[in-house]
Amino acid sequence: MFVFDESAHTSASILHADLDSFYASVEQRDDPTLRGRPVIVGGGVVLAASYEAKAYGVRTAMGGRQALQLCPAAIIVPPRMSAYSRASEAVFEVFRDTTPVVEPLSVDEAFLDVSGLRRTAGAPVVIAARLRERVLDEVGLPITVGIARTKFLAKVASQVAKPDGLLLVPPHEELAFLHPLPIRRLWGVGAKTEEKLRAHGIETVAQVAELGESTLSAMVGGAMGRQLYCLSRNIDRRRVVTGVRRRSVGAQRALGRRGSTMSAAEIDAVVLNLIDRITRRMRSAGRTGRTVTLRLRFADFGRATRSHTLPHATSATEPILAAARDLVAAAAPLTAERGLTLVGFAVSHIDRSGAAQLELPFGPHVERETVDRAVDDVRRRFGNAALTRGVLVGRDHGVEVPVLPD
DNA sequence: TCTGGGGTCCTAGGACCC
DNA sequence: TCTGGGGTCCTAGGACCC
Repeated sequence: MFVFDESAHTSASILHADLDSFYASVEQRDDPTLRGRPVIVGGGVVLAASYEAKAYGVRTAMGGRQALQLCPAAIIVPPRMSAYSRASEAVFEVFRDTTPVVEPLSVDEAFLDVSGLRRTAGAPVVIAARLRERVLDEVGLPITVGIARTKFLAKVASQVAKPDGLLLVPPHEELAFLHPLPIRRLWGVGAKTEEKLRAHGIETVAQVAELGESTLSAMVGGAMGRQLYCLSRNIDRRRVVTGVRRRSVGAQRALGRRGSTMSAAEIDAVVLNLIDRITRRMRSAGRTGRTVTLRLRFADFGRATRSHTLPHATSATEPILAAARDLVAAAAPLTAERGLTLVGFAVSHIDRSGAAQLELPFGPHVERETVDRAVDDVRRRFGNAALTRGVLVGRDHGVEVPVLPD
């Protein structure tokens, strides 16, 4: 018997949902006097601009002074991060109520796979239209949705459809949609890569698609060359995946000019605060990490990183703070010479061998059952292949235990 | 016009091991 | 004893994204 399976491979059933000017929209939602007016969220730097402000040329990451020159009537609003987090959670509830296959990309965008819902919920374009209505009705925010057969095209579609839009790229129109686009639309092409390609006279996706993989790799590097080769030829087999784990947790603080004049004790207070924030977030998320990375920015706008890898993954404040202080001390000559303007840390979760640790509230006596539960949990998350050894982490020490493979 | 706070992934060299 | 190839891990830097 022949069964026709209209799956995600052949139909446009990947949605890319992207909230419009997210922070600014939340401010306009919560304060009616801001609606219809140019709103800038941020202070020294533009974190988000409403479409009324964008019409004047205001862009994210622009300096506040420049933004006001472009749009003197703009209303500057300080950011309210917790309000944005709550709004994000509410939107993602609507996403997950639409389909279980949701892949978050950031606080304000996600991929949704609706290929399995045609019979129960209708065609993707119907589902997308209803999703937009629900986000507006239930959360009060405008959202744009792109629909296509692949992730990349769905994302480009939502960018093209912004603001407050809906755009479907039918499978038979993919190349006609893709090829006239400027190279900057290709995923991973920023200012530097754009410049390299332009130096060869390449400005559109169609022109990229005329080149071979080795030619592209010679221009922009191996991995980027492969990626451009595939995307420009409309090859994108990535699926929408759920349960993607964050790979690092970080925090940073800009110090401005006064960073250069701060004493070691003042810098240490910043370090302590950053590590406390990071480790709290790690513990509340149940994550551990092994590599502590110090990020520095200097008065000359140069950057540097220094990192240290601990013998065992942990989320405890003490070992991570100790590593952070060592890194800062080792970098002291550098900061003294170049003038410190930003300090930050990141702790990455999973080491490169793919080993995974699960931290549990072990008491002084560890029950076999507890260990088995941890082993099961790690297997569920990472698969059997990842599991070669176990690590029991105490308050400030770790003991390795062999884990028998199945 | 000089700047925020989060992240991801890739590259490359050196150390080390088999 | 000499030599080579292959692999992993750590570190540092760079590009990019929202």
